[in-house]
Amino acid sequence: MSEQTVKEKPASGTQHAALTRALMEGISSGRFPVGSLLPTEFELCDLYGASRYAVRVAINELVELGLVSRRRRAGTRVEARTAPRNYRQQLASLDDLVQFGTSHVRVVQDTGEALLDRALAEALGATAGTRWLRISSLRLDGGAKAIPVGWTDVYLDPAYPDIVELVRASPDTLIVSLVEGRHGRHVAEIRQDITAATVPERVAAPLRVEPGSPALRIVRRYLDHAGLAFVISDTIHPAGRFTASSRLLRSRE
Amino acid sequence: MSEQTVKEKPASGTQHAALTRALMEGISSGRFPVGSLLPTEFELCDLYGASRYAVRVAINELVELGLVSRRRRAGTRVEARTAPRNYRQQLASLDDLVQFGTSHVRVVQDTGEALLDRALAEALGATAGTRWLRISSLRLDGGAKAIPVGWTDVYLDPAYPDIVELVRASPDTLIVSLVEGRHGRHVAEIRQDITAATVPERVAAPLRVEPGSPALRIVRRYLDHAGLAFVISDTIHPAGRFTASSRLLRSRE
DNA sequence: ATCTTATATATGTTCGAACAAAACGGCTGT
DNA sequence: ACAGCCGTTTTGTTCGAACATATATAAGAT
Repeated sequence: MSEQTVKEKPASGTQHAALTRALMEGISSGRFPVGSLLPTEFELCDLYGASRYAVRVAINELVELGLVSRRRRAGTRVEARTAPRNYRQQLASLDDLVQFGTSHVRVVQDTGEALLDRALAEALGATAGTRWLRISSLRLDGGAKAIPVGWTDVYLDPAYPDIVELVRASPDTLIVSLVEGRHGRHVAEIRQDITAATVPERVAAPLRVEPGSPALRIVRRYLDHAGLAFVISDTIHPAGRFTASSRLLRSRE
Repeated sequence: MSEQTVKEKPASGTQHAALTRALMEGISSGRFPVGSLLPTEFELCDLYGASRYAVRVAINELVELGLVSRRRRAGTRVEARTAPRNYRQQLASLDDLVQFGTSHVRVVQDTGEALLDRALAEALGATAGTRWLRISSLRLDGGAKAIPVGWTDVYLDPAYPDIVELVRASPDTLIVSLVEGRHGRHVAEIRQDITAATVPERVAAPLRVEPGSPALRIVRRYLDHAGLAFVISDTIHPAGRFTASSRLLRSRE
């Protein structure tokens, strides 16, 4: 019985891809139930008339998909019937997060210290009473005389006063990138909150809108490895000047 | 010279992992400049005294990281000096996208057909003049008498009139999930645009706010495999009632 | 000079083989 | 009865070899 090697045509793609599909089918159909062990690699070689290499590549695919897990000597265990359908957001780099269409330039308007009152602290997700360095700037889109896209207050860990000078010198680099490059404190996570708001009086004139007109408020907290925020940005975009777009792709097809 | 095989201790992990690191170092140091071609697989075998298998696995790693690209006969091209630091959004499932804190319920207010005028078509990213099924509903958060969180107009491919009835019956399932389950048309991609807006007169009363007060407008287009939108949702959230939150984690540490 | 064809070459796929490492299970000695 | 040792089994790593496939380049034909 085991002599007649089933020479199945791959039909599409590579051989181990076909084997992957065959195993996935076996799992989803329940022929290999969740919790059970898959046949050993050598058994699969006989079963499908493939080399161990092909079997191995195929099983590695399943591991990637989270369908099975492997342990030496113990074998390959079926973990899930189907691959979880996850969505992932496409963001090539940190700078893509700030999706100012073509070019965006920061023009620093004001810098100083900030002592967070309760309202601001709550909006920023920080603790009231803490002290930060503040860098306020206008966001310009493209050409020189363009209407500003938004107003940003960046709150910076007071341990990095040198960054403030650096920010003026490089108007098109993310502030958090400057901290990363200069002080080696890396961003492990970004939390972003988008809410509806009105344009505060303080920034209405530079943004050339009426105070109280509708706006988008985007608060981003940049957390380090320990979960501590060391940069927080608070941006006001008057209505019609900015759209926060995101694409979510299904990860496994 | 080529006789003495350099038996370098892997030092950590597997051999091809060490090779990967060696190549990454060579790229980031500029010894293999961006745009140039890496030595061929066989040359690398000689260079590092490794088998083609090890070289191949190592290069595959680099391809995964986006550092190099490969083309038959053309060779392996260095694409980037450092691995782009990607951020990925954590979204376990489709329903996580709609992050209504604890529980969110949809109460259908009105259904009908919609012929998109130019303004609406542009806002939705659809073509003007096309006809859709419209399902308008209030979003309620938690308890019975709670203030509505938002108003949603869902535009549905007219091929699925049966969904309209289904929607009334299951107030806590995403409409797009209903289409997926019933008609097998799966979501491959979601595009989301968040803008600042004002509450339109039409929905001001049910939302219990003044017309023209600031609001968050979220348009989501659900695309199938071919890139065709078959469901579009358009939601208005009065200020203070909803926050669009997202977490971005660094993918490669 | 331009288009077509042939060839060399680099990557892509697949196999067989061997040894390493971990872990389950049984054996043995106190 | 229990602890520790040891062999067997299964996955993990690595090698060498061969053939397939695409394609850049050179050679040839129009």
